[in-house]
Amino acid sequence: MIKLSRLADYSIVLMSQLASRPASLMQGPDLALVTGIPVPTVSKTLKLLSNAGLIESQRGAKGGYALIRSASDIPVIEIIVAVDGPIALTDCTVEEDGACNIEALCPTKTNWRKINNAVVKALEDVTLADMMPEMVSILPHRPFEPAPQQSEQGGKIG
Amino acid sequence: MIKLSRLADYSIVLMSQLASRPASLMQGPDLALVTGIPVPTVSKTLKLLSNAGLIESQRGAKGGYALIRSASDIPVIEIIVAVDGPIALTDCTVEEDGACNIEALCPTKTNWRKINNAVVKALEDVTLADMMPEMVSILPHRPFEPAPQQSEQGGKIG
DNA sequence: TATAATAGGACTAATTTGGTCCTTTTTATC
DNA sequence: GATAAAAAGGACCAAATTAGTCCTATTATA
Repeated sequence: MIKLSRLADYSIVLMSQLASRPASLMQGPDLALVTGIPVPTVSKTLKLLSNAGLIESQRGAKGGYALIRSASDIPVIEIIVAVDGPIALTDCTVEEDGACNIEALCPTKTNWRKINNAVVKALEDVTLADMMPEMVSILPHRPFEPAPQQSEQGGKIG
Repeated sequence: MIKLSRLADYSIVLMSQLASRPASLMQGPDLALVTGIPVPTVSKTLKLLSNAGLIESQRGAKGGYALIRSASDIPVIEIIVAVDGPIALTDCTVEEDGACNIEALCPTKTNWRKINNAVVKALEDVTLADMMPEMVSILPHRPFEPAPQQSEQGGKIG
């Protein structure tokens, strides 16, 4: 089964959370609490997103993370690439020469690029905003209140 | 990195080989020789393709495998699904309820389907024939001569 | 009847991926 | 200035997936 890594999956959820409270810093531990994703994994994922320039981070007490662009300006592909690396359905797509040991016999090499590009295109055409229409209507855009209120969306996770 | 399984990759190569000699039975060991893929792995892959109805198999001495449809009638997605199972970028796409433990908080669920469908579409639009244009020109369509001629495409593999 | 091929399934090894932990750096607050 | 709280970075371990191997059964040809 061709599938996304779990981290990429998480990253969409986390970005959605950030998008639901634009212009507010959200902290790693709080995001973990809201999403049900383990804290260290949240941290790891946010690091990747931050390094890719998709979110800004502020260190120190009262630090946290926030989206840089608005959700409608972030194609899903950027999030996936940030976390999983480039879309490369096969090694052929990514390597130049020699890496594929049946290369000489493989007529398929250049043609994987067609498929790869098609998949990339599909992922470029969907934005983070497209991924969260229900959320927009469900969550009132009240500003995030940082500290101890933790279960505003109600209920246990897991 | 989002990628296809190696078996799916192999299956395209194997199908291409079969397509290059339409209406001839090719045997597992010969295909292994030509492609450089280990014999048992070739066997495993062909079994999957056969079960999916993409190729026909004939048992016994002088048995082998052959394409049922012509290459231009076989969308790449069918090959991939036969070997890797359904395209399901995330678990959300495939499971109905309960499996996702953050389901209640996950607004993304239904929207993964959009992306999934887009990827499926991309894979439906490419046929096996599209994957092998060079091969068509490189290989003269001489009928396959079964037994001991093994290196007609010349050279070691691996 | 013997041989050569595919079918099926169980098992093992290797790779990848997710998750954890520890240390360092930064910043706000007391 | 000291302390606490948060992110950054990197090393390491565990678990899950996947590829690959092997053995036995079935089928068909000569």
